Amino acid sequence: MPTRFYNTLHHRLEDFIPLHPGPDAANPILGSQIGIYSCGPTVYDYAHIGNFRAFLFSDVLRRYLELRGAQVTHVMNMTDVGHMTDDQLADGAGRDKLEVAVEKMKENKKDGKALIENPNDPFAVADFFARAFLQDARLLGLGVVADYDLATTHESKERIIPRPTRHIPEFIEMIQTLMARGHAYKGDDGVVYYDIHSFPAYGKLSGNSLEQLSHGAGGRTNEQAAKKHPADFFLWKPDAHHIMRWPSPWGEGYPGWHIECSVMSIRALGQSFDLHTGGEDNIHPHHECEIAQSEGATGKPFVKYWMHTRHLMVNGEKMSKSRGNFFTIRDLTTMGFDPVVIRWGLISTRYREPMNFTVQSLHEAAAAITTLRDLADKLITAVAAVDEAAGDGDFAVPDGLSEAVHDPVLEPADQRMLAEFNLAMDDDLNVSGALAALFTWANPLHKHKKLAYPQARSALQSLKKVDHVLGVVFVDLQALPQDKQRHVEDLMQKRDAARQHKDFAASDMIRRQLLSLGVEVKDTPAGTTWRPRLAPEKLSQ
RNA sequence: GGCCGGAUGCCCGAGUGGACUAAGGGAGCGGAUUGCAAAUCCGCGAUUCGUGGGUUCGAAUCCCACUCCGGCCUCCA
Repeated sequence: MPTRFYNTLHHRLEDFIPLHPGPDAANPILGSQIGIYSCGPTVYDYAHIGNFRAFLFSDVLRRYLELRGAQVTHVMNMTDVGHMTDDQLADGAGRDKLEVAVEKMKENKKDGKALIENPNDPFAVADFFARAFLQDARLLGLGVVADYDLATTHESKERIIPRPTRHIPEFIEMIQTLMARGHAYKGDDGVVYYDIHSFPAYGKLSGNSLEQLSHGAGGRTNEQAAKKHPADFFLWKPDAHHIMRWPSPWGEGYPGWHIECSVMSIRALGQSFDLHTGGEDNIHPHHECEIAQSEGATGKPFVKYWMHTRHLMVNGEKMSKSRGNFFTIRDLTTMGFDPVVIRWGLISTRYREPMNFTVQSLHEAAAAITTLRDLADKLITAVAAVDEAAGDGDFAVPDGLSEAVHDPVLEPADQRMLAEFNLAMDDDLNVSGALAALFTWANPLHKHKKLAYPQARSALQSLKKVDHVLGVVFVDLQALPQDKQRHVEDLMQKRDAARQHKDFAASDMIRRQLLSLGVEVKDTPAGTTWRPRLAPEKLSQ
């Protein structure tokens, strides 16, 4: 059964065969080199869970290909050039989003909530939200950010998470190439436009024809004398007053919305690469324009497989700022959800299904993860005892993301689970199906009070493999703050004392108190332990 | 208007012609265990897959119509 992905370019499921496959034709992913470019965040504000659904999808894709033995180069841009907010005009006559962000920052400063020193500086504002994004992404375990953190030089970091403001001269270079090759022209208004008539495949990705686009039944393409076709999009706009501007052969101004991804992806991955991901809203126009630019400039096929995530809904409604029904990562962690819970909540539905996000779904995620983590603890304990006796302690430490996945001989049940997990993932990343395989496998393991060593070791290894993709079991949870931790330990002592005196009323009261602090208490014959909960106490309805 | 998805138990969500008496998770209920909990274990729950027709020996799965929900059609992940 080959690995199949839905390729937006051809509107169908296709066998995934890397451009640089491994030596085994029957399993071309093993030993292959794969390049993935993911459209990342814009840094004018905190990213919300809808954004992160898309980023996490690309992370699951990347991790799954790694599990299957590919060497993946994953690149994700962080857009720090402001784009327009006004959707009536395609040519940048609206307000710049960074300008809006700057205004907000200034408001905050007036209110005494200064987040940065100089809110007038759009670069500083972008930096601020870029840092916030990286923090959130680390919490959620994005592999691309782990790569970024591991990279030691500015240049290598810039390949992994490039920022457009650092590559403007390269944009200009590509625009010049496009002009030289007859794909771009300078209009009477001085703006440089892409000539979509010069690129017959324009519209292929979204299933639009030029005919439909020119009619603009949605009413949003703008007729403009300077453009040859209403759907021609701008590559460079001279504007001496724009909030962010750079010198160019066409005057001081700023680049178009799409050029950054063409330039930066080619820069990091070459003129042709395997996979390009993004949210469904990117299909048109962003990715359409990227293809036109990239292939127009290089004359080579740009991306082999395009994959797009469906949008996230919240409580059955489209997420939007006006409704106020969106969450940021920090909103949810403040509520008391551990990041692994958020990760699970956002990856456990297949990327191509529309997904409805609810707080309830996070509680469910917490329960599911707890089951797996308990199993992992049990396996580690069973394995550690023997390994320690044998002087072999290599199982205490979880595998790092980039560490190769070993292949010892696994028990048949474990092999079966991995095969079923892979089968589901091979079917266009069917995570729900893969999780079903995992839980079906995990169930009988709970029954054994004590597992025999070889079984435990094999099971542990298998769980680590799937967790390379899931990233929720062998990762550290958020630690309690020091003062809270002391408070908890204090309460635990009091409770122990109460229990020794058989004062169960007091003991139960303290347990409730601990619960509201986000701590779960467990009484066992061996003693009483506590641990932080993955989710806050459920509010009674 | 054009294009594209979706509707499965209380909730989330697999399954896309016969092994479906419909996976898995969550919540619930009864029992074991526990001072009480938690965890774990045992047991219970869709004769049915939005509605109506059709094709077929056989349909959640294919076809047609309808209803509802959502997305894109130059802000957006």
